Amino acid sequence: MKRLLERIDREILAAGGKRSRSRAVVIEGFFRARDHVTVEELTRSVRENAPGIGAITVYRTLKLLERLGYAKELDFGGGGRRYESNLSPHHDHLVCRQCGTVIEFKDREIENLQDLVTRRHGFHPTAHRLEIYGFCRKCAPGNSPERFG
Amino acid sequence: MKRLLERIDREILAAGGKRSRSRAVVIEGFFRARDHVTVEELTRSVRENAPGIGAITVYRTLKLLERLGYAKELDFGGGGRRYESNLSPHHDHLVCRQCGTVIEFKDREIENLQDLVTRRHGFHPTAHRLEIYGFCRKCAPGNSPERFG
DNA sequence: GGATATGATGAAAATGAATTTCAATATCAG
DNA sequence: CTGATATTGAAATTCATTTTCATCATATCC
Repeated sequence: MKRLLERIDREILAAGGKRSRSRAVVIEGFFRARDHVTVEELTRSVRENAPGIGAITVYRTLKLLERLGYAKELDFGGGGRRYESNLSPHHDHLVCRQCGTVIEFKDREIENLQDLVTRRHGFHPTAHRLEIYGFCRKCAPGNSPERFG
Repeated sequence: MKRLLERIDREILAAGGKRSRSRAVVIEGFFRARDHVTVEELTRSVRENAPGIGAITVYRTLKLLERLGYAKELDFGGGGRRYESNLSPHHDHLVCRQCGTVIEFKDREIENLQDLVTRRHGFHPTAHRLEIYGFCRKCAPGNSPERFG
C-alpha cells in the first residue's frame, strides 16, 4: 500500500501536480474502502479521520485517480456515482436490487463471445460493461426465479 | 401503430387515467422515433409538430410508458437519459465512442452463459445490461483494434 | 532557509437533468 | 350539464456534481 501511494505521488509530481495531505488521505481511503464505493460513502469514511476534508476534494481526487488510470467510474443507476479500483483485474457485476450487494464475477467464455460478436459488426471494442440485476440468495423472492428480460 | 396507440389509451383508462392530446402526441412520437432516443431529442421532435408541449410532459409520458411496460430506460453515460421501445425483443448494445452510433445485437449463447454464471452465485436474475463500447467500422482508429478492458 | 510561483483546498455559487408543486385546463362519469 | 379528478406547463425544487474564487500549502529558485 505504501509503495502504491508513493508511486501515485510520483506520478502526480511528474504530471506537474503537488503533494497534499488531504489528497493522500482520500487516496489511501479509496484503496482501503470496499470496492464499488460511492462518493458519499468514501467521503463519510474519510471525514471520520480527517473531518476537515470536503466532498469536493473527494470528487476531485477520484477524478484524478481516474485520469491516472487507478480508478474506474461505475454507474449502477439510482443516483450516487461509484468508483472501483482499477488494480484488480477486469470483472463484471451482479447487483442485488433488494439489498444492494454487488458480487463480482469473471467469465472468460462470455468475454470471448463478446469479442466475436463485436468483430462480426466491424466494431473495435475498447471496454464493456456487463451487469446482471436481480436478487441475491438472501433476498430471493420465494423460490421462483424469473428469466432474463 | 393506430392499434397500438388505442391499446395504450385503453390501458391508461383502465388504470384510472384520462386521455390527453399532448400525451398522445408524445407517445406516437416515441414509437416513431429512432430507438435509444434521448429525452431531449424526443422533446425537440415532438415540439416541431406541437410547439406547446413541454419537456415536462415528455418526461412524464416516458415514465408512464415505462410503468406500462412499453418503454425501457437506458443509460449509456454522458448525460441525457435515453429510452427505447420495449416492443422489440431484448437485445444488447454496441456504442461507438466517436460518433455515438448504437448497434443492437443479440447473442443467445452469451445469454445462456450469463444465466449459468448467475445461478452459480445463487442469484435470481431479473434483467441485465450488456454494453460494449468502442469504435464502429467508420470511426475505427487506424487498423489496430484494442483488446477488451 | 526564505521568497515566489503555482497547485490544491473548502465554501459558496452555479450547473444541469429530473422531479415536484400549483393553479389552470381538459376529460371522464353520472 | 355538472362535479370530480387527471393532466398540463411554468416555475420552483431537488440532488449530485462541477466551477469559481479567495486562501492556503507545497515545490522550486535563489
